[in-house]
Amino acid sequence: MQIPEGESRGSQLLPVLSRLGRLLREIEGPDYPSSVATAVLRKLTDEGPGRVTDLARLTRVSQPGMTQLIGRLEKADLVRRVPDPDDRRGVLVEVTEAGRKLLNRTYVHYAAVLDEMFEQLSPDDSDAVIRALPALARLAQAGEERRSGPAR
Amino acid sequence: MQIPEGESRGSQLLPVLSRLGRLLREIEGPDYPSSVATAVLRKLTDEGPGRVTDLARLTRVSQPGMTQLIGRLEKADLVRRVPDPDDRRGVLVEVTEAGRKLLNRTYVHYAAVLDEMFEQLSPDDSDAVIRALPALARLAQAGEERRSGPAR
DNA sequence: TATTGTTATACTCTATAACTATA
DNA sequence: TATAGTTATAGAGTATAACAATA
Repeated sequence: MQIPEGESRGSQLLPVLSRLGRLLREIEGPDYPSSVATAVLRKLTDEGPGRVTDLARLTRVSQPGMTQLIGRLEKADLVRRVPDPDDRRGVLVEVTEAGRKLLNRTYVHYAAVLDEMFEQLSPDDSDAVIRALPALARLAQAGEERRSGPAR
Repeated sequence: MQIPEGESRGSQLLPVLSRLGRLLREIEGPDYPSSVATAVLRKLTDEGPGRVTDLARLTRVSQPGMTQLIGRLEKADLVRRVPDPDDRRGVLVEVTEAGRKLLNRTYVHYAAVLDEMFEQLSPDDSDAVIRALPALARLAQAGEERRSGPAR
Protein backbone atom coordinates (compact mmCIF):
# COMPACT_ATOMS: atom_id res chain seq x y z
CA MET A 1 0.00 0.00 0.00
CA GLN A 2 1.63 3.20 -1.16
CA ILE A 3 -1.41 5.37 -0.62
CA PRO A 4 -1.51 7.73 2.35
CA GLU A 5 -3.14 5.56 4.95
CA GLY A 6 -6.76 6.58 5.36
CA GLU A 7 -7.91 8.08 8.57
CA SER A 8 -10.27 10.75 7.28
CA ARG A 9 -13.81 9.65 6.73
CA GLY A 10 -13.47 10.33 3.02
CA SER A 11 -10.44 8.04 2.83
CA GLN A 12 -12.36 5.31 4.55
CA LEU A 13 -15.38 5.67 2.32
CA LEU A 14 -13.45 5.92 -0.94
CA PRO A 15 -12.42 2.29 -1.50
CA VAL A 16 -15.86 0.97 -0.63
CA LEU A 17 -17.57 3.52 -2.83
CA SER A 18 -15.25 2.69 -5.71
CA ARG A 19 -16.10 -0.98 -5.47
CA LEU A 20 -19.81 -0.25 -5.34
CA GLY A 21 -19.50 2.07 -8.31
CA ARG A 22 -17.65 -0.49 -10.38
CA LEU A 23 -20.35 -2.99 -9.47
CA LEU A 24 -23.12 -0.69 -10.63
CA ARG A 25 -21.40 -0.19 -13.96
CA GLU A 26 -21.13 -3.93 -14.39
CA ILE A 27 -24.84 -4.51 -13.82
CA GLU A 28 -25.52 -1.94 -16.55
CA GLY A 29 -25.52 -4.37 -19.43
CA PRO A 30 -26.17 -3.56 -23.10
CA ASP A 31 -29.83 -4.47 -22.54
CA TYR A 32 -30.40 -1.57 -20.20
CA PRO A 33 -30.03 2.19 -20.67
CA SER A 34 -26.96 4.03 -19.42
CA SER A 35 -27.17 5.80 -16.09
CA VAL A 36 -27.65 9.17 -17.75
CA ALA A 37 -30.39 7.80 -20.00
CA THR A 38 -32.05 6.22 -16.98
CA ALA A 39 -31.94 9.53 -15.12
CA VAL A 40 -33.58 11.25 -18.11
CA LEU A 41 -36.31 8.61 -18.41
CA ARG A 42 -36.94 8.79 -14.68
CA LYS A 43 -37.24 12.59 -14.70
CA LEU A 44 -39.58 12.60 -17.69
CA THR A 45 -41.65 9.81 -16.17
CA ASP A 46 -41.92 11.41 -12.75
CA GLU A 47 -42.29 15.05 -13.73
CA GLY A 48 -43.61 15.09 -17.27
CA PRO A 49 -42.14 16.60 -20.46
CA GLY A 50 -38.96 18.65 -20.12
CA ARG A 51 -36.63 20.91 -22.07
CA VAL A 52 -33.34 19.70 -23.49
CA THR A 53 -31.46 22.36 -21.56
CA ASP A 54 -33.06 21.35 -18.27
CA LEU A 55 -32.27 17.68 -18.85
CA ALA A 56 -28.67 18.61 -19.66
CA ARG A 57 -28.35 20.61 -16.46
CA LEU A 58 -29.99 17.88 -14.36
CA THR A 59 -27.61 15.21 -15.56
CA ARG A 60 -24.62 17.55 -15.95
CA VAL A 61 -23.95 16.72 -19.55
CA SER A 62 -23.40 19.39 -22.19
CA GLN A 63 -26.33 20.69 -24.21
CA PRO A 64 -25.08 19.05 -27.43
CA GLY A 65 -24.53 15.87 -25.47
CA MET A 66 -28.14 15.90 -24.38
CA THR A 67 -29.34 16.63 -27.94
CA GLN A 68 -27.44 13.54 -29.02
CA LEU A 69 -28.71 11.37 -26.21
CA ILE A 70 -32.27 12.46 -26.93
CA GLY A 71 -31.64 11.61 -30.57
CA ARG A 72 -30.60 8.08 -29.67
CA LEU A 73 -33.53 7.68 -27.27
CA GLU A 74 -35.92 8.99 -29.90
CA LYS A 75 -34.56 6.57 -32.50
CA ALA A 76 -35.19 3.76 -29.99
CA ASP A 77 -38.74 5.09 -29.50
CA LEU A 78 -38.15 5.73 -25.80
CA VAL A 79 -38.87 9.47 -25.98
CA ARG A 80 -40.50 11.83 -28.43
CA ARG A 81 -39.80 15.49 -29.27
CA VAL A 82 -42.74 17.87 -29.46
CA PRO A 83 -42.57 21.61 -30.21
CA ASP A 84 -42.86 23.86 -27.20
CA PRO A 85 -46.01 25.93 -27.78
CA ASP A 86 -44.73 28.76 -25.57
CA ASP A 87 -41.27 29.17 -27.09
CA ARG A 88 -40.69 28.29 -30.68
CA ARG A 89 -36.93 27.95 -30.17
CA GLY A 90 -37.38 25.06 -27.79
CA VAL A 91 -38.71 21.53 -27.80
CA LEU A 92 -40.34 19.46 -25.12
CA VAL A 93 -39.12 15.93 -24.67
CA GLU A 94 -41.63 13.40 -23.42
CA VAL A 95 -41.27 9.76 -22.51
CA THR A 96 -43.14 7.17 -24.58
CA GLU A 97 -44.95 4.12 -23.30
CA ALA A 98 -41.98 2.01 -24.40
CA GLY A 99 -39.70 4.32 -22.43
CA ARG A 100 -41.79 3.88 -19.29
CA LYS A 101 -41.77 0.15 -19.71
CA LEU A 102 -38.01 0.02 -20.17
CA LEU A 103 -37.50 2.20 -17.11
CA ASN A 104 -39.60 -0.21 -15.13
CA ARG A 105 -37.79 -3.26 -16.43
CA THR A 106 -34.46 -1.63 -15.64
CA TYR A 107 -35.54 -0.85 -12.11
CA VAL A 108 -36.76 -4.39 -11.49
CA HIS A 109 -33.58 -5.89 -12.92
CA TYR A 110 -31.25 -3.76 -10.82
CA ALA A 111 -33.26 -4.35 -7.67
CA ALA A 112 -33.21 -8.11 -8.29
CA VAL A 113 -29.43 -8.14 -8.67
CA LEU A 114 -29.04 -6.16 -5.47
CA ASP A 115 -31.45 -8.52 -3.68
CA GLU A 116 -29.27 -11.45 -4.77
CA MET A 117 -26.28 -9.70 -3.27
CA PHE A 118 -28.12 -9.11 0.01
CA GLU A 119 -28.85 -12.82 0.20
CA GLN A 120 -25.13 -13.47 0.52
CA LEU A 121 -24.95 -11.14 3.52
CA SER A 122 -25.45 -11.95 7.19
CA PRO A 123 -28.62 -10.53 8.76
CA ASP A 124 -26.48 -8.14 10.82
CA ASP A 125 -24.72 -6.81 7.75
CA SER A 126 -28.00 -6.47 5.87
CA ASP A 127 -29.50 -4.51 8.72
CA ALA A 128 -26.44 -2.31 8.98
CA VAL A 129 -26.67 -1.38 5.31
CA ILE A 130 -30.40 -0.71 5.46
CA ARG A 131 -30.08 1.38 8.61
CA ALA A 132 -27.40 3.53 7.00
CA LEU A 133 -29.48 4.31 3.90
CA PRO A 134 -30.97 7.60 5.12
CA ALA A 135 -27.51 8.86 6.10
CA LEU A 136 -26.08 7.72 2.77
CA ALA A 137 -28.87 9.49 0.93
CA ARG A 138 -28.05 12.71 2.75
CA LEU A 139 -24.39 12.21 1.92
CA ALA A 140 -25.30 11.89 -1.75
CA GLN A 141 -27.36 15.03 -1.47
CA ALA A 142 -24.43 16.90 0.04
CA GLY A 143 -22.39 15.81 -2.98
CA GLU A 144 -25.05 16.94 -5.41
CA GLU A 145 -25.16 20.34 -3.77
CA ARG A 146 -21.39 20.65 -3.65
CA ARG A 147 -21.15 21.98 -7.18
CA SER A 148 -24.64 23.11 -7.99
CA GLY A 149 -24.54 25.69 -5.20
CA PRO A 150 -21.19 27.47 -5.61
CA ALA A 151 -20.64 26.85 -9.32
CA ARG A 152 -22.81 27.43 -12.41
CA MET B 1 -43.61 7.69 -8.95
CA GLN B 2 -44.51 5.02 -11.43
CA ILE B 3 -41.93 2.54 -10.21
CA PRO B 4 -43.04 -0.48 -8.17
CA GLU B 5 -42.72 0.86 -4.65
CA GLY B 6 -39.63 -0.62 -3.04
CA GLU B 7 -39.94 -2.96 -0.14
CA SER B 8 -37.12 -5.38 -0.91
CA ARG B 9 -33.73 -4.41 0.38
CA GLY B 10 -32.45 -4.14 -3.18
CA SER B 11 -35.21 -1.69 -4.05
CA GLN B 12 -34.34 0.41 -1.06
CA LEU B 13 -30.64 0.44 -1.83
CA LEU B 14 -30.99 1.10 -5.55
CA PRO B 15 -31.88 4.80 -5.58
CA VAL B 16 -29.20 5.66 -3.03
CA LEU B 17 -26.58 3.62 -4.85
CA SER B 18 -27.50 5.27 -8.15
CA ARG B 19 -27.03 8.71 -6.69
CA LEU B 20 -23.68 7.77 -5.18
CA GLY B 21 -22.59 6.23 -8.46
CA ARG B 22 -23.52 9.33 -10.43
CA LEU B 23 -21.60 11.39 -7.91
CA LEU B 24 -18.47 9.29 -8.29
CA ARG B 25 -18.61 9.68 -12.04
CA GLU B 26 -18.86 13.43 -11.65
CA ILE B 27 -15.78 13.68 -9.45
CA GLU B 28 -13.87 11.78 -12.15
CA GLY B 29 -12.87 14.84 -14.14
CA PRO B 30 -10.69 14.91 -17.25
CA ASP B 31 -7.68 15.55 -14.99
CA TYR B 32 -7.97 12.14 -13.38
CA PRO B 33 -7.83 8.64 -14.83
CA SER B 34 -10.98 6.62 -15.46
CA SER B 35 -12.06 4.11 -12.87
CA VAL B 36 -10.66 1.20 -14.87
CA ALA B 37 -7.35 3.01 -15.36
CA THR B 38 -7.26 3.79 -11.65
CA ALA B 39 -7.86 0.13 -10.80
CA VAL B 40 -4.99 -0.86 -13.09
CA LEU B 41 -2.60 1.71 -11.60
CA ARG B 42 -3.58 0.63 -8.10
CA LYS B 43 -3.02 -3.05 -8.83
CA LEU B 44 0.38 -2.40 -10.44
CA THR B 45 1.38 -0.10 -7.60
CA ASP B 46 0.29 -2.45 -4.84
CA GLU B 47 1.34 -5.77 -6.33
CA GLY B 48 4.04 -4.99 -8.87
CA PRO B 49 4.17 -5.68 -12.62
CA GLY B 50 1.32 -7.68 -14.13
CA ARG B 51 0.24 -9.39 -17.33
CA VAL B 52 -2.25 -7.84 -19.73
CA THR B 53 -4.54 -10.83 -19.40
CA ASP B 54 -4.59 -10.62 -15.61
CA LEU B 55 -5.34 -6.90 -15.69
CA ALA B 56 -8.16 -7.55 -18.14
CA ARG B 57 -9.66 -10.22 -15.90
CA LEU B 58 -9.28 -8.09 -12.79
CA THR B 59 -11.14 -5.16 -14.29
CA ARG B 60 -13.49 -7.27 -16.42
CA VAL B 61 -12.65 -5.63 -19.69
CA SER B 62 -11.79 -7.63 -22.80
CA GLN B 63 -8.20 -8.49 -23.57
CA PRO B 64 -8.08 -6.14 -26.59
CA GLY B 65 -9.68 -3.47 -24.44
CA MET B 66 -6.87 -3.82 -21.94
CA THR B 67 -4.23 -3.74 -24.68
CA GLN B 68 -5.72 -0.46 -25.82
CA LEU B 69 -5.94 1.01 -22.32
CA ILE B 70 -2.33 0.04 -21.64
CA GLY B 71 -1.45 1.72 -24.94
CA ARG B 72 -3.05 4.97 -23.82
CA LEU B 73 -1.46 4.76 -20.38
CA GLU B 74 1.93 4.05 -21.93
CA LYS B 75 1.59 7.03 -24.26
CA ALA B 76 0.88 9.16 -21.19
CA ASP B 77 3.98 7.67 -19.52
CA LEU B 78 1.94 6.21 -16.66
CA VAL B 79 2.97 2.59 -17.33
CA ARG B 80 5.69 0.83 -19.30
CA ARG B 81 5.70 -2.52 -21.11
CA VAL B 82 8.64 -4.86 -20.52
CA PRO B 83 9.11 -8.31 -22.02
CA ASP B 84 8.26 -11.19 -19.72
CA PRO B 85 11.51 -13.13 -19.30
CA ASP B 86 9.64 -16.35 -18.46
CA ASP B 87 7.17 -16.36 -21.34
CA ARG B 88 8.10 -14.71 -24.58
CA ARG B 89 4.49 -14.45 -25.69
CA GLY B 90 3.66 -12.13 -22.86
CA VAL B 91 4.58 -8.71 -21.57
CA LEU B 92 4.75 -7.35 -18.08
CA VAL B 93 3.17 -4.00 -17.47
CA GLU B 94 4.72 -1.89 -14.75
CA VAL B 95 3.71 1.46 -13.32
CA THR B 96 6.05 4.42 -13.77
CA GLU B 97 6.92 7.04 -11.20
CA ALA B 98 4.52 9.42 -12.97
CA GLY B 99 1.82 6.75 -12.72
CA ARG B 100 2.36 6.37 -9.00
CA LYS B 101 2.22 10.10 -8.53
CA LEU B 102 -1.01 10.41 -10.51
CA LEU B 103 -2.58 7.59 -8.54
CA ASN B 104 -1.69 9.36 -5.35
CA ARG B 105 -3.02 12.69 -6.55
CA THR B 106 -6.23 10.99 -7.63
CA TYR B 107 -6.66 9.32 -4.29
CA VAL B 108 -6.07 12.55 -2.37
CA HIS B 109 -8.47 14.47 -4.59
CA TYR B 110 -11.29 11.95 -4.26
CA ALA B 111 -10.84 11.65 -0.51
CA ALA B 112 -10.86 15.44 -0.16
CA VAL B 113 -14.12 15.72 -2.09
CA LEU B 114 -15.70 13.04 0.07
CA ASP B 115 -14.41 14.77 3.22
CA GLU B 116 -16.09 17.96 2.06
CA MET B 117 -19.33 16.05 1.70
CA PHE B 118 -19.00 14.57 5.19
CA GLU B 119 -18.64 18.08 6.58
CA GLN B 120 -22.18 18.83 5.43
CA LEU B 121 -23.48 15.85 7.41
CA SER B 122 -24.61 15.69 11.03
CA PRO B 123 -22.31 13.74 13.37
CA ASP B 124 -24.98 11.06 13.70
CA ASP B 125 -25.21 10.61 9.93
CA SER B 126 -21.43 10.57 9.60
CA ASP B 127 -21.16 7.89 12.24
CA ALA B 128 -23.91 5.85 10.63
CA VAL B 129 -22.10 5.86 7.30
CA ILE B 130 -18.74 4.97 8.83
CA ARG B 131 -20.24 2.20 10.92
CA ALA B 132 -21.88 0.66 7.86
CA LEU B 133 -18.65 0.54 5.84
CA PRO B 134 -17.63 -3.03 6.74
CA ALA B 135 -21.09 -4.30 5.83
CA LEU B 136 -21.04 -2.30 2.58
CA ALA B 137 -17.64 -3.72 1.73
CA ARG B 138 -18.99 -7.23 2.19
CA LEU B 139 -21.98 -6.33 0.03
CA ALA B 140 -19.61 -5.18 -2.70
CA GLN B 141 -17.69 -8.40 -2.35
CA ALA B 142 -20.89 -10.41 -2.73
CA GLY B 143 -21.49 -8.53 -5.95
CA GLU B 144 -17.99 -9.14 -7.22
CA GLU B 145 -18.41 -12.85 -6.58
CA ARG B 146 -21.84 -12.98 -8.15
CA ARG B 147 -20.42 -13.37 -11.66
CA SER B 148 -16.85 -14.44 -11.07
CA GLY B 149 -17.99 -17.61 -9.30
CA PRO B 150 -20.63 -19.07 -11.65
CA ALA B 151 -19.43 -17.55 -14.91
CA ARG B 152 -16.03 -17.42 -16.64
C1' DT C 1 -3.78 -27.04 -30.09
C1' DA C 2 -4.06 -23.50 -26.56
C1' DT C 3 -2.61 -19.14 -24.88
C1' DT C 4 -0.82 -14.21 -25.08
C1' DG C 5 -1.15 -10.25 -27.06
C1' DT C 6 -2.11 -7.18 -31.06
C1' DT C 7 -4.48 -5.16 -35.12
C1' DA C 8 -8.64 -3.95 -37.61
C1' DT C 9 -12.96 -2.24 -37.23
C1' DA C 10 -17.15 -0.46 -35.34
C1' DC C 11 -20.24 1.48 -31.96
C1' DT C 12 -21.57 4.33 -27.78
C1' DC C 13 -20.96 8.25 -25.24
C1' DT C 14 -19.28 12.64 -24.52
C1' DA C 15 -17.01 17.13 -25.47
C1' DT C 16 -15.99 21.84 -27.88
C1' DA C 17 -16.80 24.98 -31.69
C1' DA C 18 -19.58 26.83 -35.08
C1' DC C 19 -24.12 27.48 -36.71
C1' DT C 20 -29.50 28.50 -37.12
C1' DA C 21 -33.70 30.15 -35.50
C1' DT C 22 -36.15 32.59 -32.23
C1' DA C 23 -36.56 35.86 -28.24
C1' DT D 1 -27.57 40.36 -27.87
C1' DA D 2 -28.90 36.26 -25.52
C1' DT D 3 -30.96 31.76 -25.49
C1' DA D 4 -32.51 26.96 -27.35
C1' DG D 5 -31.19 23.64 -29.94
C1' DT D 6 -28.54 21.35 -33.70
C1' DT D 7 -24.63 19.98 -36.68
C1' DA D 8 -19.79 18.99 -37.36
C1' DT D 9 -16.03 16.92 -35.65
C1' DA D 10 -12.97 14.60 -32.51
C1' DG D 11 -11.55 11.63 -28.80
C1' DA D 12 -12.08 8.08 -24.96
C1' DG D 13 -13.52 3.78 -24.05
C1' DT D 14 -15.13 -0.59 -25.16
C1' DA D 15 -16.40 -4.75 -27.99
C1' DT D 16 -15.90 -8.75 -31.47
C1' DA D 17 -13.29 -11.01 -35.11
C1' DA D 18 -9.15 -12.18 -37.21
C1' DC D 19 -4.33 -12.66 -36.76
C1' DA D 20 0.83 -13.54 -35.16
C1' DA D 21 4.01 -15.48 -32.09
C1' DT D 22 5.04 -18.64 -28.65
C1' DA D 23 3.96 -22.55 -25.50
